Amino acid sequence: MGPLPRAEAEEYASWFKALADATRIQIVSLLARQRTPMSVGEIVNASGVGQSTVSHHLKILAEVRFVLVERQGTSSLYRINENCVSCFPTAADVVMGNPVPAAPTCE
Amino acid sequence: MGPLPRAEAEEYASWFKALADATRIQIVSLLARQRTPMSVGEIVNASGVGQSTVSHHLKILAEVRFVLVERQGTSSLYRINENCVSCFPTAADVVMGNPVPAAPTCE
DNA sequence: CCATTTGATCGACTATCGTCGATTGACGAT
DNA sequence: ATCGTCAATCGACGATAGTCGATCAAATGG
Repeated sequence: MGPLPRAEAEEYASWFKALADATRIQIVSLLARQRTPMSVGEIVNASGVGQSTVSHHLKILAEVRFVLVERQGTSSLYRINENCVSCFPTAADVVMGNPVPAAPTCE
Repeated sequence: MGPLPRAEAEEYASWFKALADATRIQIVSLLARQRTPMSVGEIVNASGVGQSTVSHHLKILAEVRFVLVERQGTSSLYRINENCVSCFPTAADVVMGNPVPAAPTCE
């Protein structure tokens, strides 16, 4: 009964790290409630931090695939990744030692 | 349909931040599988990093109450907080916009 | 072609993090 | 009292993070 394999632990850590900031949590839950895509400008208005900061956070969230991006004209539309909506809580269960139905493969 | 309140977002962020490191993930899942308390020395042997580093991580995990500590003679016994085992995945659901049965109050 | 708008990127600054080795402090055994 | 053992703390180091303002790049509209 050893620890989680290092590679798996690093994978999960990268997911939790993406949510280890209050601003990013707000962005994710905003996109999760509003299932429709949002532009950067809309997210800036709703989040209360500067535009470059929002872009920075969106990039981090997109790198772990929590959000997906699609360019539309001059603006970028971000939306929640539906796969991660169900996949991420499963990871939380794995770390906390809860029994999980299937392998926690995301995407 | 605004974002999560800032205070709530910061609370969740502090939980995710506690797991935003591969070594801490290994420690938590180790304690979660092995439901019995473990000494620092045992965790050091299982984790592959130095003793002071393990103590540092355990302190962080104890501050958010993911683990509980009890001194026994000259050693400290750490164990998983059973409340967080069920509570933390619920927080993951909240952020991801999943419907949750009850309020995610932990402890 | 030029002006605007939108968002990405850059550079800088401060703050925090993960790790280590060394020290300290508390306890138990001799 | 002294010596080990165990774990917490300290000090330091390099690395990374969050934020901002400014600049850049691409697409649109006149």
